[in-house]
Amino acid sequence: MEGGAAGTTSEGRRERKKRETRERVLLVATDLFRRRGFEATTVEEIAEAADISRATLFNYFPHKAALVSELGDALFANFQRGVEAARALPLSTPERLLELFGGSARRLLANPAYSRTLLVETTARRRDFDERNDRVTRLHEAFREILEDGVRQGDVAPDADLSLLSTVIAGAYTEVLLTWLVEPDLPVEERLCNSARLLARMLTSDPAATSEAKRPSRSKTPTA
Amino acid sequence: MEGGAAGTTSEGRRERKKRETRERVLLVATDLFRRRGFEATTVEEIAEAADISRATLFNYFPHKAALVSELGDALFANFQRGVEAARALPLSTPERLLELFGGSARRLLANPAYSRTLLVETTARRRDFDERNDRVTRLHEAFREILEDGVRQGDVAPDADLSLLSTVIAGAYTEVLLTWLVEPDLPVEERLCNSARLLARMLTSDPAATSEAKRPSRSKTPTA
DNA sequence: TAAATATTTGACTCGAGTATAATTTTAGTC
DNA sequence: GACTAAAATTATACTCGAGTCAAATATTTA
Repeated sequence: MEGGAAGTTSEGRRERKKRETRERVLLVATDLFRRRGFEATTVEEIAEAADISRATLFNYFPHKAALVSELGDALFANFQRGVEAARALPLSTPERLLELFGGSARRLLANPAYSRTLLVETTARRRDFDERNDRVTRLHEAFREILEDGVRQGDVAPDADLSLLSTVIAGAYTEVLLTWLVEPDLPVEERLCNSARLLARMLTSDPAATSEAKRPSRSKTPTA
Repeated sequence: MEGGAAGTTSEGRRERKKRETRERVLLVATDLFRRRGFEATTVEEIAEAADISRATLFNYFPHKAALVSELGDALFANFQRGVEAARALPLSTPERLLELFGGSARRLLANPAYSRTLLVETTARRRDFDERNDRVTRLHEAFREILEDGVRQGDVAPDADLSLLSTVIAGAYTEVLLTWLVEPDLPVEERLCNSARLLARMLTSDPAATSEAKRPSRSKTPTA
């Protein structure tokens, strides 16, 4: 009991220590992963660096992968803040996409080596399949919110398949980042911005479908 | 030495046996992975089922992951055949994309459970990072060929950034498949086809850039 | 038959993750 | 402040699977 108004005060020594240990573990894990990579870092080393026993570490995190997954969550939370920021600005949807992609690129580039490690580990995950699914889903939802705003403000076609659109946008976003992993010298920011511009064209209803401008061959698609 | 005209004749008993063993291993591995999943299948079991010793298996494949990687290659080769087929048909580029995406979906759906396993294992790969990179790169190249055909036949803007375009297309393709992994009941074929239709809009040069139709707010993008 | 090459056995390392019992720390109570 | 019960930490020992290695054994080829 004891008052408990201030928020931090409501946290006993026990809770505080737990939180501190947890944070410390994540911190040293970050550092080790950054320097040696995920595979090359053993749980033993992390525990050692965090000054706790191996057993205790497994008390905090069910498995090694959970560490990097938590770090990935932070990365994603960052992205989500970017989404909220973009939504708050008085922009058109294409401009929002541009802002979001550009901002995301800038944030990743603030610490490229680390971002790359995290991206590798969070995208190339085998274990904890559900987690990856979660991330995929949440990424789509983030884009979807922007699209829904767009429908409301009239620059996204009201009859558009928002689910599909957000999938495609998320795919483009992810793939550009992936190519950055393959090719570190790639100008990510430029590419992300350009892809945002490309994607913007899918937001309005298809002009070809109404103007009937482009239907030259009309060959049936072979089913074999 | 020894002539070696017929192709199969040039293969001694030794080579033939090696090839057979290799194929047998891949075959039983396929089967086991399909039934139990990758993680749950041990190298021991695979060796057992292929009727060789564990050590011999490691003689053929440097590690367990190499097995699934080889299977993934087969999957990709399949996709590439689809690309070649689409290129050979007298179609517009949008139609080719549609054909390619649709065909790919149909092929995957011919054996959904297995396709899903393979997709999980080939996209969610941590080990053998280079391999994933390879696959990403080759996927882009495949789409790029179609795009280059498009430029030649005049339905893809000659000044388009083909590298970026193929990245975005590949991303969309991959992401739709990923969502299928998350949500098995998803109508993959329909979604792939629809995304192909969406993507087709990025192929021509941007009408907005010339017609200057949509530039309402022109607010500077904040750099923070 | 001899040299080359494949296969096998079996023992080994290494790291992840589990289980348990002993020990320490902490919160709350008198 | 001492006491106790709960919770956290620890040491320790275990399982399990991937991957390595070397020495022994087969099998081919020539």
